[in-house]
Amino acid sequence: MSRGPELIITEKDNAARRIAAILSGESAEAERMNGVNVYKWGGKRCIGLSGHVVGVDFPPEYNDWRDVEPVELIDAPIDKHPTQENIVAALRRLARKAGNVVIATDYDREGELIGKEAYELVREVNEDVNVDRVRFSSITKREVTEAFENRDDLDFDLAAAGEARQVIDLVWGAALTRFLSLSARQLGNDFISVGRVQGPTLKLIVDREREIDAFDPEDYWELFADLEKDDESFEARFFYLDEDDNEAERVWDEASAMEAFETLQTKSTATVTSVNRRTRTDTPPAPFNTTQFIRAAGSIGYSAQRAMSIAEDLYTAGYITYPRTDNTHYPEDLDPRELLDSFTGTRDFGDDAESLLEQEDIEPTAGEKETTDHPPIHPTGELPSASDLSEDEYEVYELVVRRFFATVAEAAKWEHLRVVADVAGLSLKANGKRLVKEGYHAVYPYFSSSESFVPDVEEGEELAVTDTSIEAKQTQPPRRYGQSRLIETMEQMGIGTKATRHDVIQKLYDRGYIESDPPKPTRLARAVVTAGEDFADLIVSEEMTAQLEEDMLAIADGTANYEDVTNESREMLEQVFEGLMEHSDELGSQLKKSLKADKTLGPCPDCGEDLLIRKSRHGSYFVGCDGYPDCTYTLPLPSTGKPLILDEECEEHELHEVKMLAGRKTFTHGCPQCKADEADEQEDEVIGACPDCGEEHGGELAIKQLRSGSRLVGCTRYPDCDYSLPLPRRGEIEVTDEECEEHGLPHLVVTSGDDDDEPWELGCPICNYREYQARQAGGSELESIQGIGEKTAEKLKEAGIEDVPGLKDSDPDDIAAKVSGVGADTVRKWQASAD
DNA sequence: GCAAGGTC
Repeated sequence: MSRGPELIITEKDNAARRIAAILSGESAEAERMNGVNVYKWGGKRCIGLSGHVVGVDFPPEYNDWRDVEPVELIDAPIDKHPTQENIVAALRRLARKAGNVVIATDYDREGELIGKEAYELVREVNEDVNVDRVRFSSITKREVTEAFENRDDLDFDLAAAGEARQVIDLVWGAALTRFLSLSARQLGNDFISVGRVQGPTLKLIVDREREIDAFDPEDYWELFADLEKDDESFEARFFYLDEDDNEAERVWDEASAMEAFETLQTKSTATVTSVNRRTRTDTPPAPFNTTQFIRAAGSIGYSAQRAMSIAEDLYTAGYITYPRTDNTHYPEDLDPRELLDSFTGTRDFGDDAESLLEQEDIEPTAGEKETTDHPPIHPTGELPSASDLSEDEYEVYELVVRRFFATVAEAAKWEHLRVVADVAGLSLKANGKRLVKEGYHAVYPYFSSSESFVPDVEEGEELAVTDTSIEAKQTQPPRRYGQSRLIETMEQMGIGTKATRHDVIQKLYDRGYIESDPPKPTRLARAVVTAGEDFADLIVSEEMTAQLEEDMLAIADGTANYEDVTNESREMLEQVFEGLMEHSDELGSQLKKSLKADKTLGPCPDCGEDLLIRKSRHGSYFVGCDGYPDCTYTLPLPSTGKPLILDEECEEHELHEVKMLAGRKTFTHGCPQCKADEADEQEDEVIGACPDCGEEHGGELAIKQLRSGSRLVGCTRYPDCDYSLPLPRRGEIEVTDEECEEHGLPHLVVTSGDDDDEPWELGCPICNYREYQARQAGGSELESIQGIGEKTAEKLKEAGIEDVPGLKDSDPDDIAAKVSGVGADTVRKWQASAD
């Protein structure tokens, strides 16, 4: 009897393609089955999943949030169902005929679970087929071949550990999210979420904000002196020994600071009392894991989300390795010389690669963590040409290349020179540093290598004191977490994963818990964290993950089982709910109060109630009174962007200022009342005849200031004639004597009020608007959306999407089908951020 | 419509 083909199942298409190429000796051919790639050669088939293709959820009868008490979710049944129908269908078709199955998903816990999900789908249609498991940590010929020669079995205990995590996350997350949302009557889009990872992440941000709020600044003074030797001047700083004999520079008492300063001022020389020289080795950085990559990209201006999205594109295009990894050890069979060699002769990297190849020994650095999932992020050696990548993509690609260079470069050496001098019993110190061996800095310019100069001096030498100064300072509150610091801290706390941490931060933005960058928590966030601390401490604590990790280890090594762990977790949640239900009302009113505080601008001038930011039926924002319908006072807001209430308050109206968040077009609107008043006071300035209705009805064009803060050239017969041309929001608009020959309108000039800025010769407003529209039609408007670079905009244009309205009106699936490498979800994200 | 984890 002839056996069917062998079926190899990987976690993603990319891995399937590469494994098929290796095992087939490049002879595998791709076929489409249900829209899914199947690689085929000899008696083999290889298919890539898309991570989890089945999901866990409650049965449909639990869907209605109002019908089901949240507490009921704790013991509700949980189903598994296919979430990627086409892939599951293709897998079933292939499995039916398979003579042997090999699970080749990623070599980590989640990979084992994804493998088990595939195994179960296979078993549904093929009861008897043999199923093997292979494990490898990088898709190289040697590792893959070896893995297929040493086949193993699926580790069902490890997969069960992952299943326990799924269930516990779902039950806690769903039950608590529904409870909080219901208690504050926040259903629909604005529900109030909590979860094992977002909870502690949010608490981290809120705790820091609490520290900032509680911070009480202290005054202190610092003293400096300029010392000089042979016309070479350098700065030295006053210090003293505190009660613990530690060096201190801050003087906490004004009188002693002034006394020391006066002493310094009276003296013209300082005596060198000690000179210390030492050399320090500055070792090159470790290979990139996801967190360190995000951090480095952050330091050159990319948000975590943007950095990962670009890395994903570079990976899909084949230029860099898989961007989601914890590993900081290069695989053994990565040959640094071979990889360096692929860069020789290139314009941007050739010289550096060649100089690195001249080293006798090349020993790459390694970080602390070594894992089995994927290699650290490094260039593949396949080189993009400049036109293949957008500017941003190239910048990130260069970062990855240079990081690889740095990890195979030599250490740098610094010479430190520390000089201590005495002035009338007062100590001054200066620290100089010189880069004596450039080492990896030569190929990796992202770390500072700036030097500070201190001349060669000797003990006992007299130096001239040429200047002295005193600075009054205050201690500063701790800084807010930036996105990459947040991700690093999450990693240290052990919450989230390399693939999800940046998404979690995005989720906190989406839920209205944080705003701005670095993220600042809203009142709602504080209320949610406080509610968690009071009634469900685990959900805002990193302990929950630590405990879960411990339980998962136990399940994986067979000392605990899935049933016991999930049951125990459910019992704990029951306890939590007892406290919650008892305090449901006060909890709800606290949350409602904070939700309102997040929207409050200040007192209504008509009735004294609160003015709130509201959303109209058409989806635009405006300022309305909480006393509505008794009070109908309103103020308009600009039509672009999402309003953010700033801490700054207008003194005249006691209203908070408003900023409009709109990506690169973000701007500060200020006090909406002031803006409206300005518009009311501003007379319209007539500049010519209206081209639409001038002849027929005598309409005229005028420069108008609207109450929403925007300005335009519009017809005086508005609303009977709605002809209008846009004007910039900022700057003084001057009407010149020069006239446009074509339209008969005067040229306009915009001055910023800042003398350093060149005035903007806007010219004839009609010509200006035409040019603006032409630029838009060039497709560049699309690039204003996050995630769309030059290259993507080009692809969209080819698919017939010319501008933002065109993008918004299109069907995401339709675009995804036409544009390679773009999924429907991505399109939806673009559409959302275009609003 | 809830979570967190894969991946696009």
